[in-house]
Amino acid sequence: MSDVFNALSSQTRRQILSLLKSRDMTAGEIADELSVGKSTLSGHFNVLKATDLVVTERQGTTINYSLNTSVVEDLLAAVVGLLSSQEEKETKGENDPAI
Amino acid sequence: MSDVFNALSSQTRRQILSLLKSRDMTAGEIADELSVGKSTLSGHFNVLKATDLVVTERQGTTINYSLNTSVVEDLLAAVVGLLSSQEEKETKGENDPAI
DNA sequence: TCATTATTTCGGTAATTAACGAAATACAGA
DNA sequence: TCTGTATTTCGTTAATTACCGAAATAATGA
Repeated sequence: MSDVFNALSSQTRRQILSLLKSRDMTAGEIADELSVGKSTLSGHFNVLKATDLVVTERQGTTINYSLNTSVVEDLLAAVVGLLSSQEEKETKGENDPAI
Repeated sequence: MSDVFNALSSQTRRQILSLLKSRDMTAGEIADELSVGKSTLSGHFNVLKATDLVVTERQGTTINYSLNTSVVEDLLAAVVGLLSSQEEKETKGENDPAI
């Protein structure tokens, strides 16, 4: 999970994931959208693949990248974890401030 | 939001937040829990403060750190955003796989 | 096999970051 | 004002990272 936060700490990598939200794309298509060299992007792809945030599938000469939503769901649980165990702290009555 | 992911990309900073989940702590108390120099921790505190992930309040010679849950909630929304806009993608019937 | 297209690896540079200890600052109390 | 405690700032070093272009690899089709 440590690595997932690290992967998301890069603006460029978040842009890649954002592109993949709407549809699967090849490395080249992603490169056309972002103003970053292809070799640099390849490095970002490696980081995203290492965390399983993206999954690849080769189709002939191109490689298709797609978002792996299950890892994002795990991330979601980790962020929720940052909020849990709050019950033991004093609650000054600020719960549900307005409906 | 970019900065929040960056703040969370550090293991040490996540440890700090984890400690603050259960109760507010002073810089010194946090330093006692983690095996990192106080000056190093001070740098981490600056990062966490810059993103509003923690809030400080001086009490005499000590400074109390507390978790700012509202920023975590914003983060939660951002992670959910990584999942949204998925509706337009083909769904191969894998929704609600069980139940 | 050769040429073409797509992608990655390699080598190098500049910027950022975490870490440390020492010195500086902030506050409380004698 | 002086002392002690708490925390931050400063100066430095080592490690990591993003970036680029050139070269290498992979796959296709002629």
